[in-house]
Amino acid sequence: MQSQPIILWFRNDLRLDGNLALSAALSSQKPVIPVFIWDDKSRDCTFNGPHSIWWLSRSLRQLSDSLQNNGSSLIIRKGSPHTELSNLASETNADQIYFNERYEPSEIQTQRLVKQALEQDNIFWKSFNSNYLFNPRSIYKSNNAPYKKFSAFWKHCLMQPTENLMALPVKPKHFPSPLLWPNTIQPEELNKSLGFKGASYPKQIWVPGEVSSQKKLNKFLLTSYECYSENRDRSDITGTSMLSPHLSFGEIGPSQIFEEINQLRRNVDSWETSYENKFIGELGWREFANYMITHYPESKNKPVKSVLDHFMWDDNEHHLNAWKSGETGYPIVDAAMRQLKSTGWMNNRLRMVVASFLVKNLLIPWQKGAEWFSYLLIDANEASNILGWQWVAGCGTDSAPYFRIFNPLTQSQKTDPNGSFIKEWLPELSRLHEPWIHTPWLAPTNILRKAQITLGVDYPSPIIDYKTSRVRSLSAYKHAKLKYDLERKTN
DNA sequence: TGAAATGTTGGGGCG
DNA sequence: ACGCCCCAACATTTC
Repeated sequence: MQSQPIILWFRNDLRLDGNLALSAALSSQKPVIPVFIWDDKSRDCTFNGPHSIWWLSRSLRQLSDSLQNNGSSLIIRKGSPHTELSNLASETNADQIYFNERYEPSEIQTQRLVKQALEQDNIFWKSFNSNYLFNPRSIYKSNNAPYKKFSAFWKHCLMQPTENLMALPVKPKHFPSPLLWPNTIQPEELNKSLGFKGASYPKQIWVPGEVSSQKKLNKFLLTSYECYSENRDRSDITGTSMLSPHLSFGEIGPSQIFEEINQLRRNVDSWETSYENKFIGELGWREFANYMITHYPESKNKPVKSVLDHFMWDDNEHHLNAWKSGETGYPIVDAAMRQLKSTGWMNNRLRMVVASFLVKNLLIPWQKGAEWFSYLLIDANEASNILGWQWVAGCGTDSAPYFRIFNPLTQSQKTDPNGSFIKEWLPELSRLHEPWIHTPWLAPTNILRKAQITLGVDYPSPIIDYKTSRVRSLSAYKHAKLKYDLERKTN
């Protein structure tokens, strides 16, 4: 009789290479049943929204195919993980379940239910940390309290002995199969079940899957890596790796990226420490976000720092909609928001610019922006999203001691000097040129006429005046800060 | 992983 | 040749 199979529960770790839970399961020499569970009740933003669902179904197809090529198979089920895993175990007579840990509050709850259900059924479970370089539950300050500031956190991480870094398991070769495969649904059915019509990607070609992730990393290392710190903020050129969705779905692990960067650095820029390296620093922010949500799970709904509790928001629906649809009248903001809507992505700098505009200039609560981002971002990750928005709003633990307001004009001129990014996403402005491309409302009438633009018709007039809104915002902050300081004094 | 106000320096025009 | 003004280009400070 064949030994009892192990169920490998795939989550946001849709890769065969460098996947700790998978390689551990396979090394047991027992039959392995890989399963992905689609939970349509889950609000997990990694698998939510049109772009993410599109990616997920493609990625599952890739994973399924590569498992097939290895003589295995991917089982896809719909339902809540704890009942599905429990059912699947009894169907297949499996006595063990392996998976990689997630750290978002809702996922912690999911894991708790799963662990409870399995323990009740007398099924052994084992979990791993394979999606982060460092286990967030093993990094603390010398006084055993969790870190609150990125720089200290990241320094500490990088000073860890290398054996504390997540190990990179070798690529698995043998995939022992069970005698009988359980029922499965097809990846494409996930689209159907959500009534998803399919998005078109006219500007940005995404290729989900493990193979493509690897290609993208190699391409980045060969081309953009060298000038990463100079070009990462540019809107008009691809200065970043664009690996974020691949990381989000776990098609590539951070350990592998870290490893390959370091290999390259040994030859190229050995004078620079890992701490100084900008790209490695971005992996660090990813670690830090996950670390923060692990240790401050309540930050999901509540600002870590209550400095904005008495902030005078101007929760204007009209303004929010203008921001969402890219019709604020500020070209750099609008171009970025339209890129987000049609591709599910924008670069980090532009995320900060549009976020600052929403929170600081329009005075709309950051949660509204976070919600839109988590719905549309193809690389949506709850931890990073919360950290990012609280950072911009200035209510995170690691926020600046002053009220930072991005100037969309300065940012436009710096990140898109000749306006080519703006023109790409706002074709109605394509006949307008620098410098007016950044500020159509300041363009002389004859220039506008030549560019065939009627403000308010072809392209909106600014929905707010930057300078006025800045002053309004600063005074709102002054007021909020005063109350905040007062409350802290009396307590 | 800002912006704006304020301060400093230095070159050119000009009396 | 000099002081004076203007102003751009940085540098520093403040929020």
